[in-house]
Amino acid sequence: MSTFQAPKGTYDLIPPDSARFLAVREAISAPLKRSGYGYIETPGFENVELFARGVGESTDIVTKEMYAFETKGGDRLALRPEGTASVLRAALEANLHKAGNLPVKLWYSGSYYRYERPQKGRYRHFSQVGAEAIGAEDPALDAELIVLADDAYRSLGLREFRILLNSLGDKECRPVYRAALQEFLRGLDLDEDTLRRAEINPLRVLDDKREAVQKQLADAPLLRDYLCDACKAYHEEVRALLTAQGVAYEDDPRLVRGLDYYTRTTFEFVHDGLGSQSAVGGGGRYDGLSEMIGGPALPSVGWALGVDRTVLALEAEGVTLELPAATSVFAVPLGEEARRVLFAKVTELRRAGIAADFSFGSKGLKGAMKNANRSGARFTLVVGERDLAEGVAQLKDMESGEQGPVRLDDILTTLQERLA
RNA sequence: GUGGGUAUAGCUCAGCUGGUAGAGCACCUGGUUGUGGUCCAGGAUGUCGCGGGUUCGAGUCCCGUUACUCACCCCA
Repeated sequence: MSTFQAPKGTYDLIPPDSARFLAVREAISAPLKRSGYGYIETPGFENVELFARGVGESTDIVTKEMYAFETKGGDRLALRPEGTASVLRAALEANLHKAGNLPVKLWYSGSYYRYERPQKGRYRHFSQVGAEAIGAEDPALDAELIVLADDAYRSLGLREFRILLNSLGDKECRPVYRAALQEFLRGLDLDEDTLRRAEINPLRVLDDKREAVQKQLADAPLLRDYLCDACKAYHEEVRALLTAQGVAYEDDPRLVRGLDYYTRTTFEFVHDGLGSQSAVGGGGRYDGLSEMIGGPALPSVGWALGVDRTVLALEAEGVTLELPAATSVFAVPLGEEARRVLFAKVTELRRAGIAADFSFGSKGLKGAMKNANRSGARFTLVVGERDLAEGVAQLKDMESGEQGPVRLDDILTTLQERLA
């Protein structure tokens, strides 16, 4: 314990749990890497206006949850609360959309920040892996992203998640629905906050989890009854493509997401073992976002999956990832001369690609063997004066307990064989 | 921003109507002067979150405070 601790709503990722976190990141990005998505990294902070205009002036993310600050130079910046706006901004800035190979497909992995009251699965600093496909309007693209996320979760062994799917319509049909919903909401008995939301962004009221509110919404008009022919056809095609790939989803006509930029396809991955923060990932189409931040018309679609929440979901399902032992061979020297010889051997093994560690510090053989055991190493190399005199090391199999001499010059090849 | 719960050993927690601080796991030492994991024997470990109050006496009761946590809200 020092005088300090991690700030509210944050936590340190430390061994051995950190290995699982890395593995989850890797598993989520693997399907993207083999599907034409290129890696992109953007700054941890951006001009605050980018998020205000992109994510939406009326969203909670922008009004309450953003870490906004002013620099000494007078720039108004904010720690990024999500990834899509930054990625699109970077793509436009680099003119990736003018290279003639739309859609531009990008993936990213990083930290995001929201000033919220922490609770299970909700942290002020959290990690997401995301994917964006910019500049194409094609139901197959929407389907591709959902399939890739589904593949990512399944490759981790996750089974009990659900995919919720909806269409939010476009600039043709959504305004008509919005007006109809607003009319309906005005007739309800709602609290002040919710009434205000009904005026600014009525669709989000549908998402309210409070039972008293949901009860009143039973007869609310549904967007799917208002979709224009183009949106309806597009959505049907996305659904058909998903079904054809064997991806199970649930139609959720009430699914609305908290970011204002979504149009048409929206989806959310939910896991029921997480408690209150059940969304492990989500995304959708954002055909108008580029123009909202001053770019050309670039219909796009993307998602972000929460790494922290995916780890929690794995825990909830009792899934244990098969992680390779960090160390394969542990070297234990007895005496100074053996120390120099073995240290050289460890270096040789490492350079040959074998994960090897060494008994540092001055501890007895017993203590060193204990360290060897805890390292998870399959083999231990012990060298003392007697062995040096004969030019050998004692190679011990930590599982069987069997031990025998191996000539120092043959150690690398012997281990390469036995670890294969 | 709103409401509830918790705070005791490195970890998970027990400690009743106030009366000398406990367990399991982990750790350390020895049984093994060159061998871990298993087994046996032994050992160390606490501002009982912090501040005040009541009391002969407070881990226990009261007030305050901080931290953590869960839920609402929101979202990954």
